[in-house]
Amino acid sequence: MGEDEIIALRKEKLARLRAAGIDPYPARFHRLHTAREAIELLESATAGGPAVTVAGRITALRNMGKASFLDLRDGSGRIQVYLKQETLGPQAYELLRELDLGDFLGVTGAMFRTKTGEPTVEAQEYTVLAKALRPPPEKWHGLQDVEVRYRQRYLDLMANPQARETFVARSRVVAAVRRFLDARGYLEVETPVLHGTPGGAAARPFVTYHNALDRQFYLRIALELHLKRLIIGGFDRVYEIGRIFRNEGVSTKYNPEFTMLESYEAYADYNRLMDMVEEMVSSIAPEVAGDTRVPYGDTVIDFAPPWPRIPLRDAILERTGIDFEAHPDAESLRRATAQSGVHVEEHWGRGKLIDELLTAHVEPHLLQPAFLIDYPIELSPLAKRKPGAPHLVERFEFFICGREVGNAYTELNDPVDQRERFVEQARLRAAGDEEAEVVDEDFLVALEHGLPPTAGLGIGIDRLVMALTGATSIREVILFPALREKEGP
RNA sequence: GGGCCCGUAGCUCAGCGGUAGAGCUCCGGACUUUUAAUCCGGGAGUCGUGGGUUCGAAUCCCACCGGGCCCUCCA
Repeated sequence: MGEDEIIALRKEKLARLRAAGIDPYPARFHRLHTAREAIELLESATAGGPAVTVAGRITALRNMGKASFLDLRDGSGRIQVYLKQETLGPQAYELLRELDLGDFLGVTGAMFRTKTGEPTVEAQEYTVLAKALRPPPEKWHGLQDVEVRYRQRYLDLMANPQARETFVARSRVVAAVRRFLDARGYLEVETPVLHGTPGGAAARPFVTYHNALDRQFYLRIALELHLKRLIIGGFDRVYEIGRIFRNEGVSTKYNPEFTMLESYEAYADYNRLMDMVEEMVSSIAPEVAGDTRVPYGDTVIDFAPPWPRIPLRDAILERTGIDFEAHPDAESLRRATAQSGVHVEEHWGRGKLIDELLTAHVEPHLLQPAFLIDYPIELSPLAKRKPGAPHLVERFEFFICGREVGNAYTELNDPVDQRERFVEQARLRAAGDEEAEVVDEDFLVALEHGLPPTAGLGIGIDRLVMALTGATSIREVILFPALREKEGP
């Protein structure tokens, strides 16, 4: 039977329900118990079966002649319902024939245990809550087709418990991050998504247009520059959990829109933020995964502190034998980088080359949580120079499962230095680097009003959730990941 | 952008030059404690799309569409 025929059959059932005087899409139903609550009531009952009213989607239907069983699923779980002709009467019992897998049903009755011990509602009456016209995915194998899983995520959530658990875990991570920061006196804020000047990260922005103002806007590529303005304004600790947009490729590690946590703390430096990241992530892991040790592939990730803090220079030296300090000019570093097997391009500067060495040779090996610290200044136009080593900045990135999860630094608060760094970025941009920072005069004015010593942190929430749930693709932790538009009907 | 792989019934998959297949779902029948219910019977397809090769194409070739993985790029 083809899909069209199945839909036609279900529409006929819908018509028969209506003909029997039943509204298949009633406006409301007074559910009194979730599936879980109904089962708990039975478990705590001392005598007799407690009366319950539950509701949910029919996920299994076992007809046995004059009696039937069906399974209802709601947000709390699954519960079995037992329906007898003797109790419901011939007419209501006969109308069960018009029900299908996928329909929503409300049931009132008394809880009891079947002879196999399963908690079950013996229906006194039932109410059709919504008739489904399309069949759900097959019950046993679930839904495997990843394209359908992403394009029609509701079917994935219906069919695959693992998918439900992942997104519950994601919600718990975000809630735990909020609790953690709120408890430390951080203020949660919201800053604009539409930016006149894109900045705060090395990335290409999406461009959009505001009709009434007759001007171009960019979707934000970072939260950074607005949050620093708030520190200037006198909020000592702020954070934002917000959507970021970057106009770049799609893969298992990248989605064009993703969720970033950025936090800024006055009178702190990057050392303090490393302590905070360790504490935050290692306290979230048990809440989400039940332990600080989480399985990942055929290994186990251990989030318990302390995490190693490795100077970037040492990490690259160890993996490649290249000491970037020994290559003060781009030309000689480029040759060394190319010899290590990394593809290089002529116009790349020192910063880009070091970043490539990191990505190619170091990052894949950082399975266990680790900090890389002290980055070259060329890579970090918004970070403060390291005292005694002005070619480095006080910056760290942290890595889990071979992926960068977060980035932080002691913030550059010298407005003169910041202007010079912007000018250097503008030079790179003029030379063809589309991801170099744009000079943001409005931000420079803010900085000239005085930014206290401040440390700032960015964490990719999606990748943190991946690490905590063992997901190997970012699409497994984003409900509706970006896909090509499907042509045709 | 490059390479490899995939697309067959609503779902999960087999078939890989010779009449389109299985399980689940679906439809009809039996069944008052089933739970991947069981038993009997019956349906179900533009084999991603369009070209080509061939007596004959789901199968071989080409292009296109969509997806996956790996490179490239990118936090």
